[in-house]
Amino acid sequence: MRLPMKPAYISHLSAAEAAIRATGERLTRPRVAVMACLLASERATSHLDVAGMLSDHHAVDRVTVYRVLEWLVNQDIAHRIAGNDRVWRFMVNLKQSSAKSSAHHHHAHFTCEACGQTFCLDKTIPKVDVKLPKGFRPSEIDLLVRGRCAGCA
Amino acid sequence: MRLPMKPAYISHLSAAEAAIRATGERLTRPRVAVMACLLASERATSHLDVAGMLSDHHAVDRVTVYRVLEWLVNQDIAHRIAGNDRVWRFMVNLKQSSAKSSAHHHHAHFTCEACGQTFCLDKTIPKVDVKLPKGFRPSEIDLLVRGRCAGCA
DNA sequence: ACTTTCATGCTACTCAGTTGCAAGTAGCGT
DNA sequence: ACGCTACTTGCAACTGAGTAGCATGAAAGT
Repeated sequence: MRLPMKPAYISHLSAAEAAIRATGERLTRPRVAVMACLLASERATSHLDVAGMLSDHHAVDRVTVYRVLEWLVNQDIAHRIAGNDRVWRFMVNLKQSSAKSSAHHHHAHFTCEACGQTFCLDKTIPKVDVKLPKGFRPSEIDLLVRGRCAGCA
Repeated sequence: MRLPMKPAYISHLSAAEAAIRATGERLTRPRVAVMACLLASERATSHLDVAGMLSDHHAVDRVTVYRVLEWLVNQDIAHRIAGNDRVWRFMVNLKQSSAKSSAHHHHAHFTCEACGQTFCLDKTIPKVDVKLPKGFRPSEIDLLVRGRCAGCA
């Protein structure tokens, strides 16, 4: 038994492939690989995380990772989170259809000040009611909570 | 009458000075100038905006602007907003004492996708109730709404 | 298999924000 | 008023995320 720490994303490759196919767009190796990485991680993932995860077996160029991540966002497969360190992080959307209900996207995240990890709170915090000034129309609502996660408490 | 577009921040210099004094820390020219800029602007202000505003009469070094802004945040005089363009923006805190009520800071902002301006919604959206998973403790809550502002509707 | 169209990889770039250090200055004690 | 000391400023050089341009490569349709 070798198995020198088989990367976690490997087991998500087929699911990733299915997701890419479902878009009707081109199925390419980097898209599948990056998508698998997102599927494999519970938490928000930066381009650097992705590049690192893929460096061994499915190496993908830095720039391509950026482009694929942006593409995934455009396809409404993933969404982007503006962290506190001015680094974009990404997560696959869960139940994307729910966004339609209120005509705008809505996300809630938690960033731990100690370990730096970002968690998704979309299940925990169902929705936020925003009352905007006259004439303001929302398209997307992000709730970012900063603090200490359970592990770093 | 010359008045070649007298910068708006000029009229806030004395208020700025008072605010800096109130901290008990050193009163310096850059601190007063940067603080006056924040006071003068209704909306979230980037370091570049500040540097631009001050370029004529009270020029302050780029790096010093960064440091003063960070200092203002540490002094709880201002807070930082992570924009969508991965640029920090800053605003003076209004009624800072209110933060004490719930043991964590809380801000709400609106960023216009068309004109790029960021508005403060702290008055409009009083508070958001977050229920976190067990063990998670919040220290700061930011609500970011993206969409179109009244002017760009 | 051939073609077209789009994606990838590479290099080189931009730009926000940071670090290190020498020079300057606010505030204090005398 | 004068000097001390510790904190600030300004400058220059750096880091690191994200982007642009362009030649090559490879999906998908015929």
